[in-house]
Amino acid sequence: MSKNIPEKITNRLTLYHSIMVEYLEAGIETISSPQIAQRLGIDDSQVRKDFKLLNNAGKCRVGYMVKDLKDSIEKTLGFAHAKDAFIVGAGHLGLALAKYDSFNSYGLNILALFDNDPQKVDMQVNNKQIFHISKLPNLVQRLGVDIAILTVPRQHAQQVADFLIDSDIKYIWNFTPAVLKVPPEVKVWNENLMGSFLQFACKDII
Amino acid sequence: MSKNIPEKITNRLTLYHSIMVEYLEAGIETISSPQIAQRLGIDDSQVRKDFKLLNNAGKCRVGYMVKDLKDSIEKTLGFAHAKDAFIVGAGHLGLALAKYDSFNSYGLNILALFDNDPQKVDMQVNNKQIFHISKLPNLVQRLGVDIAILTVPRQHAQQVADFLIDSDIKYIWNFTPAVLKVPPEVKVWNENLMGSFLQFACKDII
DNA sequence: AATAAATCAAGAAAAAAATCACGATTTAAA
DNA sequence: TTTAAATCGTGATTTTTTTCTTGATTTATT
Repeated sequence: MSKNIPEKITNRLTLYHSIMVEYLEAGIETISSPQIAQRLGIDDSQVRKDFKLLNNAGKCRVGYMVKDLKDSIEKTLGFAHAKDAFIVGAGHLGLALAKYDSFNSYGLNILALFDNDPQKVDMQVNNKQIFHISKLPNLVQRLGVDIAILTVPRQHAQQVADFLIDSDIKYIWNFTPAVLKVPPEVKVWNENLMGSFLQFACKDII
Repeated sequence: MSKNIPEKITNRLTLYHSIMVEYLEAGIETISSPQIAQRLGIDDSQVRKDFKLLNNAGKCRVGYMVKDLKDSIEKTLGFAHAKDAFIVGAGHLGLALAKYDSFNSYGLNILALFDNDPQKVDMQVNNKQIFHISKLPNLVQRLGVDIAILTVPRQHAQQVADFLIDSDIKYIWNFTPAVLKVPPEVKVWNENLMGSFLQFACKDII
């Protein structure tokens, strides 16, 4: 369905989506490209070009239908296409993500967590069980899960990633600062919080 | 010190940094641009152009000194320049971030947390106290903090942000999916986890 | 009904980013 | 000592992204 939309545009789509949710809650039915552009500090023609990609025509002097935009962004970003995932690493961050209920409405189902700490194994977090990491390969096969959310300490990141890949995990959402080495068929998405903060800090705090 | 380096380059610098940490731990002293480029799936001349920005000369047929690169990236990204911050919103994510000790070594000191839930107020998390949100303006003034990490529910994000801005907070690291409305002197850095996942999912899961 | 203002659409232009290409240098090997 | 291979540095080229511009359309106002 998705036509391999460039990362930058996808990123703007998620921002547009947040604004649509806000407008819809406020009961506003239409929105114009200059309004959105000003909000995000970008050019309004850029907004229109992005919307063109969604095949979502606007109306002169009025703007776009908020509901329609929201729907077509969700369609493009695949909200309805439910994706199952495991959290690997039941530390603070892993637990926080497991408790984060909004994932569901965006199409991400966390089925279970994994850790190597015997103390954590068999605990329940937000109705999701924590399994010993050794149980992962079997559950990957049985449940057909191919997405892992990696929240282990940096030191173990590569080793655990190798194990995940052996177990047939194809997509890794990597919350560790490690730059993972993976074969070409495995996709990694880096969510390096500290790196992200550094980008922020660099902008002008220094 | 920083010369307003473009966001994209800063992002690559954080990735290079992770690789340098790894190489240093492995006891490898030099690294070449093709090695790094292959690891990140980018062009090697790009890596060299980025390093030029760091004023870090390489040696033909050998590469760059890992230690020197790490140091100059840290200098450019401001690791040594300690930055104090408050976490606003002591939910799962706020608590997880408060427990995340690596922040310190990257130059980010979490001093305290704030919440409006009386049950949470006065608790300690990782030696950091949770204060009632009403105490924030005073502590911002007394401690001279100008960075807030916003981890409240989306519905309250704008309202809390307004309060932070009134209290003289100048930088907001926004973990909510809300697109905040802020005056031009206030800088926001969005860490929209769900949006980020959607970008990942869009790449080819769908 | 005519006019003005806001907005969309889309092609052109400009800016930014990534890649290519090649000469210069250094190390290792023949 | 010569040759070959790897790598750096950098200018040129290409590609991608953003911004500008103009004309058409729609709504509100006079």
